[in-house]
Amino acid sequence: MLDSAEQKIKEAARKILLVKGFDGSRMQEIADEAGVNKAMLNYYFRSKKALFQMVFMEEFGKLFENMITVLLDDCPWEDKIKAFVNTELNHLLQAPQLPLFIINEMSKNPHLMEEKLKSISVGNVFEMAKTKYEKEIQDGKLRNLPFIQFLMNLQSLCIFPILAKPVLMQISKVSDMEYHNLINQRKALVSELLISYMIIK
Amino acid sequence: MLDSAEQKIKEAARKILLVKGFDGSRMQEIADEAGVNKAMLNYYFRSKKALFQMVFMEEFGKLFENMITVLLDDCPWEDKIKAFVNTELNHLLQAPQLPLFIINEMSKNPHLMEEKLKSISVGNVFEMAKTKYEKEIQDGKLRNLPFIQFLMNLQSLCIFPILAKPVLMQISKVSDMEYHNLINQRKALVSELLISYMIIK
DNA sequence: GTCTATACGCAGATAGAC
DNA sequence: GTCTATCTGCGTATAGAC
Repeated sequence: MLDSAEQKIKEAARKILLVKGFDGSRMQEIADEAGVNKAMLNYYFRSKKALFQMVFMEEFGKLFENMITVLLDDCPWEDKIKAFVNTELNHLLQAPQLPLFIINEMSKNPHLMEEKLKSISVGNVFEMAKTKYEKEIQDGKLRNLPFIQFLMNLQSLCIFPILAKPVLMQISKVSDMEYHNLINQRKALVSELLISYMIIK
Repeated sequence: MLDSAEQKIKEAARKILLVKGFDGSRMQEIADEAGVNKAMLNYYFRSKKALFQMVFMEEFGKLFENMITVLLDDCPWEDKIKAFVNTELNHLLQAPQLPLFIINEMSKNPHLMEEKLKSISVGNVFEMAKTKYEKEIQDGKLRNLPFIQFLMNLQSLCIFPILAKPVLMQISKVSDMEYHNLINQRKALVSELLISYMIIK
């Protein structure tokens, strides 16, 4: 049943909550978006909080799926960086509200997600990627930079320009289309920047 | 009157709103924090929205003051990058909620700040810095990268690790102290990364 | 200027008919 | 499963005494 009431509510909730956050969203608005009665939300999901947690878990999982797949792939790091940047920026151009949503809710309730993070083994994946990375350093192929700093650089350069879109557009007076072009430009620029710094020829 | 009722309310509002945002903050909570009666907030600031706008304007101004000062300084770009990164990271370590607050509220209401942005001439400063930057490129001292991309790189590498602290701490299992050390490490790392990419020797 | 009391509306949740 | 009606509590804002 892809268009069952429950499914329609889930999709509506995702749409509204992602943009407005927990505090800013109204159950009535979600019901309207789903085209169902307000009471149905409580019938299927018990409470606003429960509905929210379900949405959060799903979205959080999606964001890290891409990252995980690429980081654990067995190609040269130069290709890995390119693939990561491309995949991530494409994903974020499709769902630009995602990072702000996640950072917001993790800031307000850092412990909410521990369970979910364990269930998708984020910790393990992190360690595995780290091991691979450190092996390359020992082989003299990568610059000797702590893995966590590398990851911060990589994620910063991809995610922040998406996050800061409204601020950027105000300051630099670029249009929506120009902004989109800038982000597409970044795919090559960010890869180039990171590769030139990280890879030892 | 540094501890007048009005001043106490302003400080309390700043403290609460910065952490909880507009939707998540309660007038009662701000009144309690200020140690005054709830009705006083409306007496001095008319409404919650007006109180919020005042706080937002002030904080937004503060964040860009540092940036502006450094970018318009007349030193070599190598020193400028170092100074920018140091100043910004020090500022953000003192007020880590600031970027999330600003990005959140600009995302929800992008037009709210246009007036303030004009009053502090952000557009002019941006153009002046851009002109200086492009002069250096023509003189063959800087890599030929669009100014806006350079600025995105710079701000991404400084701000994102502060924004993503809760996510980072969950994934990599670092402690609060280790996190603080990582950010301090970044002052040198980010400068080095940007300088090695941007500056033509 | 400062307080108490209250108006008013809204949002989340549930009871109960169908 | 789905709806209407309603309970309940909370949050902003204001009226009005002092």
